[in-house]
Amino acid sequence: MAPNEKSIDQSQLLKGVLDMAVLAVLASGDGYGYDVVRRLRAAGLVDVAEASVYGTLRRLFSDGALNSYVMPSDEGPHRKYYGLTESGRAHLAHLASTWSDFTATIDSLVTPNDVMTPNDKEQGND
Amino acid sequence: MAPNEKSIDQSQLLKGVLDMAVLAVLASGDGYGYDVVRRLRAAGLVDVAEASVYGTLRRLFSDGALNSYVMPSDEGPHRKYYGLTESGRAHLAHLASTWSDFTATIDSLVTPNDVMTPNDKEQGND
DNA sequence: TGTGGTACTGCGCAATACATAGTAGAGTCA
DNA sequence: TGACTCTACTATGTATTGCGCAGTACCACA
Repeated sequence: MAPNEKSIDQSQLLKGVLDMAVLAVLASGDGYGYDVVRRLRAAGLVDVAEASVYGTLRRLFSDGALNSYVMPSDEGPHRKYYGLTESGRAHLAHLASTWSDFTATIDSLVTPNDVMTPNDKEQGND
Repeated sequence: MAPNEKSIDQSQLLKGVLDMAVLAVLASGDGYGYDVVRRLRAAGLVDVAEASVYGTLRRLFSDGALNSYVMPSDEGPHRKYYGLTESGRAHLAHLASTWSDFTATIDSLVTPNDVMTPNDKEQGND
């Protein structure tokens, strides 16, 4: 088993969460694709792929969650900045709420420390 | 927004997590497909589809994470019980660890630096 | 005989993260 | 000048996987 197996799993875990992660990053300041990638990696999503982020940005933009404007750069090609719209902010709040509920549910499933009835095991289900 | 929008999002969030959820359910006792579905729903995954669970069980089985045995039932057709193998238990531990890291990362992204800073702002990061 | 609940299987679709390759601007260096 | 690197973005195709839907089969009950 390779030590980077965790990274592989992360690809699947990211499904449905990248949107939220990108919105969260942009909530703390407008950014362009390349920059968002670096911010996500700095935050711990070290294996996130550029194609995934650019794809997500385009999807969110055409969804109305983001607006965008182009700025020239003297370090390279122009930069297409993205920022949250009102709808995007609402979307982020919605996703965060869903995420919170979801993780609570999963955690309660995975955590062996039972939520209750510490003593007796349920008698045989037929 | 329809009240079941959250359920729709959950389909994507489940990616990569259903394996863990199913293993977690079986860690607390062998079970057959139909039963696992009900246990997952009872735990809060109310919209999980049968096809997803059966597919996951088959995948985990051919992966060596589960063993299986058939038991007759007088309530209907036979039941194909599944139980964790050693490998399955290790897999569950691995997934749980990955999940824990992942949620910590995402939470730190979504939760602004300080849980709440009503109006004293920290200096803007670039 | 028909209806409904239980229990499982198979096919095909949809969403999405990613690999890969390509375009293009700007700087460095031989 | 040409090759190379870094930055910045785009397009295409693929793999994974959850799910919808249809089908099979067993049993109970009216």
